[in-house]
Amino acid sequence: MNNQFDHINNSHQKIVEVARDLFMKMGYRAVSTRKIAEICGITQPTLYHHFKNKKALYVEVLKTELFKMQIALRKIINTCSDDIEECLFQVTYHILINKPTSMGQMFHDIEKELGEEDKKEIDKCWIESYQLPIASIFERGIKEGQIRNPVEFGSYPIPSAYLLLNLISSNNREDQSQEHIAKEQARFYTNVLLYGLAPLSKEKRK
Amino acid sequence: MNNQFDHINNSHQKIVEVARDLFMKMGYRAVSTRKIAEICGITQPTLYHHFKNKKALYVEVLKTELFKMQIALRKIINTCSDDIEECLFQVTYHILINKPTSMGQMFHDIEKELGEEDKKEIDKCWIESYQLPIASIFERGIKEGQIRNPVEFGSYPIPSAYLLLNLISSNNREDQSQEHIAKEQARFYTNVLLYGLAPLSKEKRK
DNA sequence: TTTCCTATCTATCGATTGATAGGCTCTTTA
DNA sequence: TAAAGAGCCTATCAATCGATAGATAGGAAA
Repeated sequence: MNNQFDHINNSHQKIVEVARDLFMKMGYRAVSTRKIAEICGITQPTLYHHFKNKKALYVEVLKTELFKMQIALRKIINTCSDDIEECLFQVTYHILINKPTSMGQMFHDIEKELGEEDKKEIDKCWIESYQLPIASIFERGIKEGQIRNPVEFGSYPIPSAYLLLNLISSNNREDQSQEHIAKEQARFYTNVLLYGLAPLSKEKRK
Repeated sequence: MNNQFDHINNSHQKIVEVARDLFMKMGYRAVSTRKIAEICGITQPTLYHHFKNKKALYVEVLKTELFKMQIALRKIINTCSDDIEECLFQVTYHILINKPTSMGQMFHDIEKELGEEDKKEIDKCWIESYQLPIASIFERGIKEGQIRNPVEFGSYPIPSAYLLLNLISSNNREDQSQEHIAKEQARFYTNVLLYGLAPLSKEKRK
């Protein structure tokens, strides 16, 4: 009853999942349609029955990825919206665990490999999935006085969101963020972002 | 007298410069040897007279790039080593202005496109050019009490260096860091890194 | 049963890629 | 002046890429 229906969706879904892992790990250009098909256990032309072309597959991978992150972040933020520090920590930890292997690579591929219309669509998804949720934390923090005056310090919600995201993107050229390390790392990022590396005693604010 | 000597080095040097711009902007795989040759005004096989293969050219581009940064950062750090905030600002600003278009892409290419031995060599250059100089700032800051206790806060020199570097790498999906904005941006990064986004009044250190 | 559609296959195309072979033309050098 | 080599060229290779054409099998719908 649902075998044939599973069959229809199984290939499509599996292709997206396999392509997701490969694209995010190797980059768009480094992944051939043949490699994707091989891992899926199908031949390369079969891919073109499910997707118009390679680019369309990549776009679907991105949209799926971004949508999942959007759902997760909004849930986290709604759950622990009372404490900004805990909220930032939870968000940081979740992204650290679930983010693509190389976010820098992903951004580059979006920027350089996609067409203008695809890029615009993905940009919209990106803003809804990452920028707005995280910026909302800082917006609330500003209102409630837990974040410095944006006019004096430049700590507007959106720049602050990218501040955090750039910390997380982490091009660390040595340690791989293991799962048990991720928690410490998220705590470190959150602490630095909120309180800075300088001791509290010294005030040299200009 | 030096025409023929210029001729020898001119091509070699021009190839490296052109390749640098293309590789850093488009990524290793997205740049063909023909494209590099075309912009240099030579034919593609001529490239192979100057470099063993595409990978060797990329390695030379990286080493040149890293070496220039090493020289510049050490000079900056030696000049303004008395004030850690000013030192961090100068370093941040310089990297922000002179860094490759997409550092994330560069890291990815080093990791995925190079062989094991090349990777090790570039890693050594990277550490000498970025990691050690920046970490030395924090090391000094810790000794002089301008940086929090590493044991309590996790603010060890090397993780702190990567903290700053990740801020600078900036995957900002919107604003391009213009030259006049870069100064404000560097100031913002430095301020946040040292003093954090939270107001000074509230102490919720755990 | 017959028709149609979906999913897959084999075979192949044209384009592009990195790389090599071999020849030409200068300049340097012995 | 003759030999050597650097720098660049044309021509071309084998591999790989994304994509298409056309056939086949099997279930769904008529």
